[in-house]
Amino acid sequence: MVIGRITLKDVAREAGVHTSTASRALNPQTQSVVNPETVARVLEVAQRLGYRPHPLARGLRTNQTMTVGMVIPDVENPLFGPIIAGVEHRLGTDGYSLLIANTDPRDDSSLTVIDALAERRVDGMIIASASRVDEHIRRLHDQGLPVVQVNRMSNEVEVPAIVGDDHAGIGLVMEHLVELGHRRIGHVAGPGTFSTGLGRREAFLEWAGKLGVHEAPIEEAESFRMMPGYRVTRRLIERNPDLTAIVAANDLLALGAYQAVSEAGFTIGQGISVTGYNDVPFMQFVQPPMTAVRVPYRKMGVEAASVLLEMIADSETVRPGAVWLTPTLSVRESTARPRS
Amino acid sequence: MVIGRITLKDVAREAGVHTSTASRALNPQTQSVVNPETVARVLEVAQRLGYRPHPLARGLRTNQTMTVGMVIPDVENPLFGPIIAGVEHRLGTDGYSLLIANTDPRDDSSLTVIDALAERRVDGMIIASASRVDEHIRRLHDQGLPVVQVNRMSNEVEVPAIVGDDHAGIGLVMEHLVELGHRRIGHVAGPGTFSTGLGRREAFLEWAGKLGVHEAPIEEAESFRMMPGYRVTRRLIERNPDLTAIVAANDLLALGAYQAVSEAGFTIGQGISVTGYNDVPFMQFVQPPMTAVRVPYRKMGVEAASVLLEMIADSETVRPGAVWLTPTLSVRESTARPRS
DNA sequence: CGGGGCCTTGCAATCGATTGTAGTCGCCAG
DNA sequence: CTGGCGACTACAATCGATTGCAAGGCCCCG
Repeated sequence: MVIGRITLKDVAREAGVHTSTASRALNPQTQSVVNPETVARVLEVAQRLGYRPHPLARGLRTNQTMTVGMVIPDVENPLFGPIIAGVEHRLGTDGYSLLIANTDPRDDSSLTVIDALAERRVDGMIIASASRVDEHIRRLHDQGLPVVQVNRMSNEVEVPAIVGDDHAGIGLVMEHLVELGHRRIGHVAGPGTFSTGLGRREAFLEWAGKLGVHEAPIEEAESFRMMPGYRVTRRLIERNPDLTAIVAANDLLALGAYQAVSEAGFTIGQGISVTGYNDVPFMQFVQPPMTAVRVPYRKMGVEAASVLLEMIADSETVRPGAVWLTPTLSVRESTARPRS
Repeated sequence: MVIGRITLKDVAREAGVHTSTASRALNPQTQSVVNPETVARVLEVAQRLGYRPHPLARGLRTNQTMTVGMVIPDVENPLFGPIIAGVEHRLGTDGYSLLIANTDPRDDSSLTVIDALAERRVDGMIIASASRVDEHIRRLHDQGLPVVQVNRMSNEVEVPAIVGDDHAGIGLVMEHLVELGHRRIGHVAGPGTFSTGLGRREAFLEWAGKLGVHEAPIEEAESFRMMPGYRVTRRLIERNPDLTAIVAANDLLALGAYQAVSEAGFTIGQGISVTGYNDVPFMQFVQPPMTAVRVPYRKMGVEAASVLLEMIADSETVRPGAVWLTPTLSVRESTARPRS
């Protein structure tokens, strides 16, 4: 490996003290019990030799890896980039590193992936892949491992979750559409197995009632992808030909809706308005530019990491069950006044 | 932490052997020196108790972390999702985990980020952030750490690199344009400090000569982002009003070009053709759908991980200096016959 | 019947740090 | 002169595995 690595023993010998003394001198916690002059000498030697503590040796003794695991349902989804960036940034300032694991959505690899991370003895875990009922999360929590959920949440109320405020987000969209004059609005829902799918669906219904929307049919897509969005929107339009707007539960579903709406002979924006959710990169460049709810994903990552670090530092403190981050609305050309 | 964790000592006691024997029985390498019956007994006990070796203890002794570090210049760039996915997938099959570090492109944090990873004693490193002259990569290599570059490469020929074949990619675009009838083609180049910027630029010139392109002006953008692409394309069009096509060095530059071309009063595709490079997600939905070179990024990640694992397993074998992955062309509506 | 060699297993050192406990030294009071 | 206290520092155990070496048992052959 790296030749001539400097160990604590080297520092101790060079400074003329025992390794235990050198250790205490180097550790801010225990520095106070060591003679200040000795501390200075050890520090100087450590600096001069370029001493770096061996993380494995330290971790073995202290039972900490200074490592956090993160489980992503699909790294290729641009949604997760900003979350990862936020998490990584926050962790880095506290000296923690981020171990990434990707669950292939095709097979259910989440079990092995989570176990692999747990076996690495990470100090905590951030789960971006929660299902509403998620035994993996419960198991981790039962084992006493600090865990937080991000983006989506399970029913495990004991595990903190940092998520977007779907009720507020759908509210932004619905108020926008109602303000434009829409009263017959359909919802392309995401899978009810995820909190985002279910939450946006419930919010849709609630806002529809509150805002006096006459007609508010819902069709549920089997996944948050484009083709299901296409199929479901077709069905929605066939069954409810008078709809003037479609609220999709995410951007990809909305892109599917774009296609279905076009094929049905409507102009998006003019004939039927369509909205997305998440506002992933490039939604301003699709045709027409998509009106979508924007969720502060980077901030979400930062928050999740912060909460996790708190839990790691002090596992007793009572933590918030959930934090809802307030979204904003990016209004673009896929929404307009309804056709008369 | 987790209560009652099972250690090797527990397994040994339960199986009635010494820990060293248990260790050997559990390790496929050394299993052969242990009595088959003993092996079976130890295996059974380990299985029954749910024994999991402690990675830190093992790593401390064997000087391996079974961990690989990856340095990403910008996690939010959708380009890197597939690369990460590929790397993670390949590493996982060999029991390695992936430590992610993001270099904020704003400050030069690459030094500290790389050092942080190195101090964690990763068994190898994958660098996606190489500059053409990159002292960090050299330093790692000099320290004897297995390193591979991905996507971009530095001038360090000793360090393997898995990159897209830019010469072939630009060739695809140029042949496509020339076939359509274009003879006056401009290039929006990326920064010459990156191998991708320089390589595509040189390839552009070479193919222009080879294919008989009359006019082949180049302007270099300061970064691979949209606004620089916009500014540079404006300049390109002003100085060369007869251009009928623009080859951009990546998709974002091409989107900038879209805007500049529109503002100059041309229709993209009809008036001036524009091509992108990378074909990140959603390029098929921009207006007009973008013709772009598609690079097999997931495969790139898999290859990089494979090469790195080989280097880790056997640091002596001679490795390829560089592997060029063949791109394909996604032909869409941003390219068409030139205006007459 | 004794010794050499093979197969198997145990002993103990080791990786590099942290930390509880014991010991040393100087100084002051009795 | 001695006991005791305070301030430091050294010793050694420990975390959980791996591994070189030695030792034990057994068989076989001379």
